[in-house]
Amino acid sequence: MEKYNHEKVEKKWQKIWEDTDAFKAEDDYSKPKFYGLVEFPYPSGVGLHVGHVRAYTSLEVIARKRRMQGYNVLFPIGFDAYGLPTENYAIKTGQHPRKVTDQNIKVFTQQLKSIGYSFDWDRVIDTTDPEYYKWTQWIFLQMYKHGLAYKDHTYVNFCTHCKVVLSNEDFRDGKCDRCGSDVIQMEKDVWFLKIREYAEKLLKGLDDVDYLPRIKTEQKNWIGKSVGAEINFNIKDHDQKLKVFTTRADTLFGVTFMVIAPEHPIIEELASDIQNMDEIAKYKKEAQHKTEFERVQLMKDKTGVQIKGVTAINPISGKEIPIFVADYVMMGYGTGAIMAVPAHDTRDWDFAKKFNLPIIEVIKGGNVQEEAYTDVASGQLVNSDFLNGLEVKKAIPTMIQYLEEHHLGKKTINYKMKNWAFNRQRYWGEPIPIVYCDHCGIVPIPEKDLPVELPKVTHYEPTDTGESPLADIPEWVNTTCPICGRPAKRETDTMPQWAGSSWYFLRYTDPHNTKALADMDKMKYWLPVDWYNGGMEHVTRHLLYSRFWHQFLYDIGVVPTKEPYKKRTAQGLILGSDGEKMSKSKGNVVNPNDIIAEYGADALRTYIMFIGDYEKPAPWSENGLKGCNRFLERVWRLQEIVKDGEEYSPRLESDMHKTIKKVSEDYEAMKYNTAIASLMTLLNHFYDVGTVTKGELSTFLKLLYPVAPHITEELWQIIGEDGMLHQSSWPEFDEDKTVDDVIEMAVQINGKVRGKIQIAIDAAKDKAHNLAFANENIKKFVDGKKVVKEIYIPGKIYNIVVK
RNA sequence: GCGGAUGUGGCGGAACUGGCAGACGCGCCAGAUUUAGGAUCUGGUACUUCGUGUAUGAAGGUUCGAAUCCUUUCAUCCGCACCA
Repeated sequence: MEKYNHEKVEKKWQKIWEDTDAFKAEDDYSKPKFYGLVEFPYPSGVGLHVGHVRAYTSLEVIARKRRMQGYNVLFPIGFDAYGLPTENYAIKTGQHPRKVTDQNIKVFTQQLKSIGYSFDWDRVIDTTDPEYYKWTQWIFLQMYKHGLAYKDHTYVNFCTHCKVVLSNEDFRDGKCDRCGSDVIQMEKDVWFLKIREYAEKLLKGLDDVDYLPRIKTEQKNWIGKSVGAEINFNIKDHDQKLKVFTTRADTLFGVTFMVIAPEHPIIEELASDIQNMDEIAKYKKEAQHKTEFERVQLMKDKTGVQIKGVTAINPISGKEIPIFVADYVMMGYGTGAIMAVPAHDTRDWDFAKKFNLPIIEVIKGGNVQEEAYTDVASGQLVNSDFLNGLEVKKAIPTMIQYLEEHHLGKKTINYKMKNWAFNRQRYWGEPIPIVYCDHCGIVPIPEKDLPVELPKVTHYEPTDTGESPLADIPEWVNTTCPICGRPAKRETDTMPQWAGSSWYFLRYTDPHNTKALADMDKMKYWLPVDWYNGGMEHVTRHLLYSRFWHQFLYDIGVVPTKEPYKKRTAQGLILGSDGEKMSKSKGNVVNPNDIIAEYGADALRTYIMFIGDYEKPAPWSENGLKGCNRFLERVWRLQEIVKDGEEYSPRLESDMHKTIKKVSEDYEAMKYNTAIASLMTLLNHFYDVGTVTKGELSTFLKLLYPVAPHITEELWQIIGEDGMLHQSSWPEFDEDKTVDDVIEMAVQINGKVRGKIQIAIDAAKDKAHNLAFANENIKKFVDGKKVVKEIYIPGKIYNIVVK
């Protein structure tokens, strides 16, 4: 027997799989289908990460198993290739992003193939391919036609370093998520998608899908639904009303002032009556310069300015109350104005204390002069006229009903989720298919003229003005209006990175279609995605965005299912061997290439699956990897002890059935670590016995195949089995044979194990009693004591209680 | 602050519905083999004052029996965050 040569064997089988189109998904509608999806990588310059390996190997195992179970399997891969790192690299090195992207895709493809993934390489997608982004633009146009895409003049977050407008998702703590620089507020006209209109559908759809509970929870929190009321406050001596959103309509009698966001438009509307406009303008300017970070960090120190000359009227008590401008109220949530109830809201309380405003208790139970009393669950209303004596839960609907009857307000639902800022001021993205005509206004590009291709240019550095580099290319910007033919200008913003990934799973079902984003019959067969696996970091943005697009496409009849993904799971992070997140600066990054070169793809795959609980982060360990390599070499040597015989030998029969059951179930539950552990145990048993029948070995190879396909395929051939493993069938087990007739049962005295007995699994109690009391050690413990009680659970335990 | 988790040997982690805690792997120890190193093989490995002892972050409780259920508490991680 030759020593196992992983390099030779792995290359051999990778070539055979490729030459025979072994993993091609066929549009054979007569077969049951399985569509397994993994998040396609961003082809960065650093190449594949071991994190990718963990994310992909999990569904790879399922996909290989499904083929053996007779499914027609679609297991595709592609590249989400638009993005800043490529563009920045291109700027730095002077190479065109197209060239950089192509190089990176090549490297990624080679790496993915060297791991032996069973992707269908005929269906590869590249989001930067005009044939692909043509349909990304097409979907945008459908959204525009249905009123879901709109342009709005807002304050945006501009990163001075990346020279790019950031979405709310791309910056944290007031810093740019990519470069860490400070972010400033800037006024700009940008495109938005009305994802908020789908908030309710996105929430409801969660009831019908099988996502990990924490994923559903994160999505719910992100959407942030809250039920409350909109209440109108009159401005004294004016026609204007100040609208507020509150979840606590019951506290209306406790409102002693109002606060509006610095950006609130009513300031401009009432400017002529505001006596301290200078002061307010100054405050507004300061607030704009504050980063979100400062606004949050300084939360304890409330700032604000009273609007002098204008007051509001509490609609229910008729009292005149002051209005303040303060940056603790955000224009982006609710109506940008609040009714302040200092007695029962901590922020309002802080503000009231600082500005010496009255605090009126309306819910009994606390000392509101000392601190805000915010316990909603209990408490009765006081100082509240017709609400007095009611409990909070009752008082809220009562008040809302009153408000509705008197046209002072109405029940409203509010969402935290903001509309999707759908724009980037960069070169390397999908052009937004819109032109601006002085005569016709905003004009969508006709569908027949798609794609609007990115112009091939030599410079793509962003500008200082917040405009896209495309704005500097007059021959591209200047065009004619599709409606009237007069001169017009193109939209120069591009789409955000999330665009291309919002529908890629549809394209995999029919990647070369030139007439539609995908053929309806093909989508009807393949959709929905049966199982989607990816990172936790994508479960809010990407997963919500793509569900939004899919739900919209369903509503306009373009796709056949309401939801895109039936099931969604997520893997934990692979940490460096120091337990820290892998990063270049820490020098703890593991490169899959090195591992494959030294130990082979099968060892890498096996170890990554064995490393620990799939959903939890796990530190990399070179020794752990070696252990898995040792396991595979022990598997290789099984060929030395194999003997003829298709049957399972009596000594191993029950082990075989147990292992088939365990491995089958554990793979499905993503408990890869325990599945592999049970295969290791079975392997140990083979060596304990000293021989293994061909039947036993081929079952073992089938079970291990999804994790370590190369070595098992080679052994399969060596022992003379027919065909390749993916053409074989997944082993069956006999439930009866997974249960032993006679087991070793623990006998306890007062709950502590004091002896063991050999007993039939269904033995009667008196039989168990006799065996237990015949045990020497048990006798010793019972001797001289009084037996109070005996508990016998057949197949589990015999417990004797003594005194 | 709100929401979600997680806490088990030297390490990664097992443990069905409450029923022998520590599967499997790593590491470590001893032995075999080897010129040596490495590799491989065999055996051992929670702690222990060796007790009828202790032990699943800590403290209580329910139970014949608790890692698992309940109460309190501590720690760590993740997500959201002045959300009205």
